[in-house]
Amino acid sequence: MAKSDAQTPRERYRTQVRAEIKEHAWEQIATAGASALSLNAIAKRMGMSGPALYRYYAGRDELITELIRDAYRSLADRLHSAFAEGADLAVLAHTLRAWALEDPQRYLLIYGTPVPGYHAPDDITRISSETMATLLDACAKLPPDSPATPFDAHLADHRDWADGHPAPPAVLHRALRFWTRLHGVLSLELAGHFTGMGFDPALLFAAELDDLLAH
Amino acid sequence: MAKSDAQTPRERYRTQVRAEIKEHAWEQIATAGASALSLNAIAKRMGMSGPALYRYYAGRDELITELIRDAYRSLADRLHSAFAEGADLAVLAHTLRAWALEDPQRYLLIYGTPVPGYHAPDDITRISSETMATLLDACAKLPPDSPATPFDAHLADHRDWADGHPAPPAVLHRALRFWTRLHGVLSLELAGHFTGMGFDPALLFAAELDDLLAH
DNA sequence: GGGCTGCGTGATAACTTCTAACGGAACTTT
DNA sequence: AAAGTTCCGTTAGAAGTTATCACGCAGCCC
Repeated sequence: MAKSDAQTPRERYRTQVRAEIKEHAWEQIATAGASALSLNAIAKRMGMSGPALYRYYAGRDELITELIRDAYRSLADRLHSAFAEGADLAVLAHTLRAWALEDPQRYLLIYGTPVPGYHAPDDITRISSETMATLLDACAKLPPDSPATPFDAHLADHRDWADGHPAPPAVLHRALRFWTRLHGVLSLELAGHFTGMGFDPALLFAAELDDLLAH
Repeated sequence: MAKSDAQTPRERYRTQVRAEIKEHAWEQIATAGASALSLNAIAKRMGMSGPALYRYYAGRDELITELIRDAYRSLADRLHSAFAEGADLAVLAHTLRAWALEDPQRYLLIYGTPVPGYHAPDDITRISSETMATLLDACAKLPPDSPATPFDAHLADHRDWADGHPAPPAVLHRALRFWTRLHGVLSLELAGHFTGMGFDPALLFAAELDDLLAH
């Protein structure tokens, strides 16, 4: 707290403007999607003209990367704090869904269609693995009841992604199941593929969650 | 076969050029993503200059809509013909995965992040429900073994999306499970979220399929 | 208070989609 | 076969976009 608090007025202003830019960017993404994000439009809404934004972000890519980083950070924090407060897998699942519905485009920015050329910086994948770690912790708390599958054996030999987590292969498998199944329901719901089908997406989500927990 | 074959030379040429445009568009989408689709670039690659494309497509949106339609059509045909040749749910699932891996961006164009403002024309949703119909047919062939869930009861009252299909609620539920779970694994794989994790996505897909069939 | 740092501006370049007006080629009709 | 019509591809241009540059001025630091 010695240096980081001692921001010069210029640094204060800079971080504040950067935050304001991101705020407008999120607003724009929520209404028109990430691909329609326009630096010009953001600048005009903030009262400045065009190239001024380049003082704060090197370009569109850097801004989007920062938004992706923030999204990962937000999700990781939300899940981690929920788990720290004693949430089990069911509560974590609903926490995830609530976070996703809060801002669908934010979820889709992380888990939606990627830009083919784009590669996330290392620190982003590190945040992502934080989320995976809490998921693994939560899965490890459940009693082991599922019989070993061939895929479990495969995971025993390919567990680098667990990043040193001591969970047995069955738990790794359970975590992957949670991730992929919840994402399956959630992403289709957020993409609007359930609209007009008549049923309640929340109930389908709950049904999948029941299946996962009953396993 | 009286009139539809009797294309005037101009109609022939027109449909051929439209097809060629789409071909270049797919190529471009596969390498740079749908958001980077440039009419100008397509025109230049075809040896014509810019605005000539507007003779064939009213604009970027119409071209993309047609690509989406083709993608839905391709998937519906692939699954339908597989089912007609006797494929069961397991084969259908692998047919889906093979189709998706053939051109990941084509799958993501359908099931990936949607443009917030965009609404698909009616004929596209009709093609989509064709796919759902074959999935329901395949699910109906399996012996009913799963106990009724609360969500089944909900589906009994919200089955408009089945479009008159006579399958019982448990089968509807099974179809939704197939759809969401396979999409969950597949979309994460195609989006590259498994790269660097070490395990084989094909085995995870197979494990999920086993789970679905063992239910 | 003087001097350096850095912010915001307008001008430019190279893109994009998309409209409009024109010339010419190809097909249709007489 | 010749005239007429339709439709294609062109160039020119408007309104956007991202991004770079040089300039002026304000604010911060010493």
